[in-house]
Amino acid sequence: MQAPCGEKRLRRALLSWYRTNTRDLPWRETRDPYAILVSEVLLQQTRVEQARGYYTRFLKAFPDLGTLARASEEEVLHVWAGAGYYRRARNLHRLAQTVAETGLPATAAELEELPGIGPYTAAAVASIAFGEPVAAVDGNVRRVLARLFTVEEPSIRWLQEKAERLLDRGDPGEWNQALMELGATVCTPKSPRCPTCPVARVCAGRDDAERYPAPRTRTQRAVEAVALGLRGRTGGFVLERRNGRALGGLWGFPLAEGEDALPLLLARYGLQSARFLGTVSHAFTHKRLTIHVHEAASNGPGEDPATRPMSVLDQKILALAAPENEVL
DNA sequence: AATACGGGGAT
DNA sequence: ATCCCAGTATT
Repeated sequence: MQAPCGEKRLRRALLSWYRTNTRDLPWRETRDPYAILVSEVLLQQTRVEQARGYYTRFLKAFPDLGTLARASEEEVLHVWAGAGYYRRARNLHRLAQTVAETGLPATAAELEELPGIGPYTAAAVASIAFGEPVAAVDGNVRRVLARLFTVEEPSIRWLQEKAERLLDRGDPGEWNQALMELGATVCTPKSPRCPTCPVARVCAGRDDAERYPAPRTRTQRAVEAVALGLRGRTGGFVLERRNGRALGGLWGFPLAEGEDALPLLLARYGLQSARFLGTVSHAFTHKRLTIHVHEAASNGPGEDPATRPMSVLDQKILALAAPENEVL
């Protein structure tokens, strides 16, 4: 089947634009599949500018698969702390332990079997690191395609088919990055720069771009919580290792949600009362926490928060509980 | 198909 | 305050 000439023009226009509008990103200076994998995992639901620093830091700490595989989970989380979606770090660690001996598989199908690797990351790594002709569909590509073809609610299937059809098989990695780069810098969610877009001529949505794709509805609950700054007898704080779905593997202050959060926490540590210190708020994608921080003294030992991987949520609590940071 | 899962930057 | 980002796993 001969490709319509519109597709050929689109490919040429976009690739030509990309070659002169390539952002200078650290993961574009390597051919190492492991480094490329790290960058892709770090970029999941994360903006380029935020991922940049963590990428450098992570590769410095764990320069190759073997080093990562031999590290402890806590060491990995410590380097990841602050980046969010901590499941990514634990999965990447497990992945390294799975393939440390064999090396990274080179196909999208095999990559997708590994923990933390979904359709996007598998395609991105396979195409960029190994040159496999597979289309990587991320949020940028979704938006670009929705606008090119004026589809308000593109299905996963439709997106993948369109992306595969458009894919430049000559250099799939370059093509995937070009499409994402366009979405990130020109075909932006708000105020897209259609007048300077290299493919505006073949874009059905160019006059009404913000209509596509339709915004996703998200529910965000407001939740009250209580945290306990429990000072150890010899300094530091009592910290708990979280093992729920949220912030799993990280350490933090004793925390409970709901009506009787405070009595629950007091009972857990055999306390009569605690002194109210203040409130911190922390927003997740799906939940908005208002945390009332209390402090009390413990008979037991405390520990230095700096020695444990902690999320930004607990760093906020720490800032309130130890404003002078005299704990260290 | 919906929901949980972090954090931050843009508007 | 809202949106959404180089998504994945679970239900």
